[in-house]
Amino acid sequence: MKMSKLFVQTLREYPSDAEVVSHKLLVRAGYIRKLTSGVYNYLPLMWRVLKKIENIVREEMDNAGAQELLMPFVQPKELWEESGRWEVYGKELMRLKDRHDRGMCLGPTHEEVITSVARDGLKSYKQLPVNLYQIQSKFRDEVRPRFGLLRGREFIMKDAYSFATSQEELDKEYKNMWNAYTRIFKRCGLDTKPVQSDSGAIGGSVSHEFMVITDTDAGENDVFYCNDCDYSANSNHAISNLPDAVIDGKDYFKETKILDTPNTHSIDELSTFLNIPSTLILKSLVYIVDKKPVIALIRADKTVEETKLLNAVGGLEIRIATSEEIAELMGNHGFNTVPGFIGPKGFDDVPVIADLTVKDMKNYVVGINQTDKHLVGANHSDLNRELNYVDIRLVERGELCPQCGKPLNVTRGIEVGNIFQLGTKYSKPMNAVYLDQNGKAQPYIMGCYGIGISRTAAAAVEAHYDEAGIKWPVAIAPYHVVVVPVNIKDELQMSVAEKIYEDLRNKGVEVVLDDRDERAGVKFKDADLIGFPFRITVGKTITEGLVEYKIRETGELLSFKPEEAVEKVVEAVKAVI
RNA sequence: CGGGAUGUAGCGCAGCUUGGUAGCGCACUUCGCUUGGGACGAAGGGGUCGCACGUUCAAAUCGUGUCAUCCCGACCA
Repeated sequence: MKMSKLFVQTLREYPSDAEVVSHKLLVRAGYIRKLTSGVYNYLPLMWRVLKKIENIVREEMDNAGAQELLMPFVQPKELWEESGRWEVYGKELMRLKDRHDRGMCLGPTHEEVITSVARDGLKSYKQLPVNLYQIQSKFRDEVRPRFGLLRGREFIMKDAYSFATSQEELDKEYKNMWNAYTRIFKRCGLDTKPVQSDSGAIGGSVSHEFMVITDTDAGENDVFYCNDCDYSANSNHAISNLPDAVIDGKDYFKETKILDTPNTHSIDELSTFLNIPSTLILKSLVYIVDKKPVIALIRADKTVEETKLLNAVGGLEIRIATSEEIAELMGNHGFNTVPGFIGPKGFDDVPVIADLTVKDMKNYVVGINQTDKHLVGANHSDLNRELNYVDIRLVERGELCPQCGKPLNVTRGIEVGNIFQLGTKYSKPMNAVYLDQNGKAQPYIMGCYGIGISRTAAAAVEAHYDEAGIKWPVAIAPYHVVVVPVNIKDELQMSVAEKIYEDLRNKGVEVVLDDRDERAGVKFKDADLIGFPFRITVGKTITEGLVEYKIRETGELLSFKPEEAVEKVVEAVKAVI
């Protein structure tokens, strides 16, 4: 490709609306342009990168025995009603109506469609197990798209779905995909860490996310991990053991009684007022799960992890209650109190979930739904109800590894892939069955496996860049090498550059010849910004028969004869293919 | 959904307070000059100032509404 004809516009300045490195660089280097919020044009350079990643994914998926197909981007409402997700998926599902007023949606994921495909085509146990995948644009109407390609509304995803006749078969395929993913990200030049995670709206039980570890804001997930063993988990799923703490208030409270605690609206104010550690306070929080209130109890020095709470009550959508909703709940139960003094007593028709930290608390402090009062020296018997104990606690740095007991670390991660065991979550409600050896209908045991193709590209930039621009891993770079004649009017320089360009092309290397009538500085800046892994510069030293060979990743500069430089690039490219 | 901000040329911005018919840098076109880290000079092309309504002789500028974009918060009672 000749640089003079390459469709790319590099910018001198960063776009004003970009926050994270990958977004800034991809726009500035001419890879993407925003069309509307969370929706981007993939310009020719970007598209080459995406196709490279797609092809690595294809090769590894095919090698792992999966088969590629392509399902529609627009899906009918009826299928989503069958699975029950039309009602519960929320606003992220982009709903439409066609001219006949028929409900449709843009595919945010394809469990429903693939299940319908499978039940039409997979009738016998003899056909199973099977793994089907596609690579396609998805649309999720995100509350708040941001970070460029890292959290767009439209994005490219590889989604695979497996169908098995038993848990053992599913386990085997799960491991198979695990191994394929490990190879895929490695080939893309990315270090990833598989972490345990919650299975979220997709559903199912076992799941892992493949995270690119990054210390920046671009990592939207907190990952807890142990240096001493292999434990690692997303914060929405992590568990830990707690160091010892004061949880019996017998030294502070001689008797159980109601105490005036004026203006203690926060835990800090309350523990200061009573002069007790916050570990002796039982905190009561009101959440709204699927439009209904739920009360969560937790030791006050700890934080509720909403996803865990959501799973504990079997809901789909959770948020903290607003003060209006709390007032309404109080009014309905005959209380007139404000946040800060809420307690679990007196809400017999409201589900109450107690964190495991609550279980062993004794002689503690708890709200009793009277403003400016708390019950002190309280015990579970004073709450007048059976407590249902579930782990709903957010793990914090320094708590102890559940496997080996050493302190846990936390870091940020970008989720580039995930694997789920779905079981029969979709096959059962959608009546997707095969006949087993006995001629009996059985629902498929399903798994699903996703990779964010466009997010992987952005994550690669997050992991490989410097002040000058992108440093693409060779395997996913849009082109392998740029050949730069310093002065295109110098006939010797230009003829050697063209010869190198032709030689590289003939050897299957993807090469750009920077034939623009620009000064050297402009070409070098663009080469660094765009991120070609290698650069061959033909300048003055060509009179001595030498060209310059530069490695973008390391900044290493070498001097070679033209044919040696060609050989160097060919070797480097072969090493990754 | 709440809170904050911003919409002026492809990109980055000024002008708005104090209304008078739009400007700078980059990019783009042409010519000259230059050619190893985003040169220089000259001459050009490109904008219904997000949109609508209003105030006014006159609106990028003032008012109302609306749309869009970005940031923050989505939490501890």
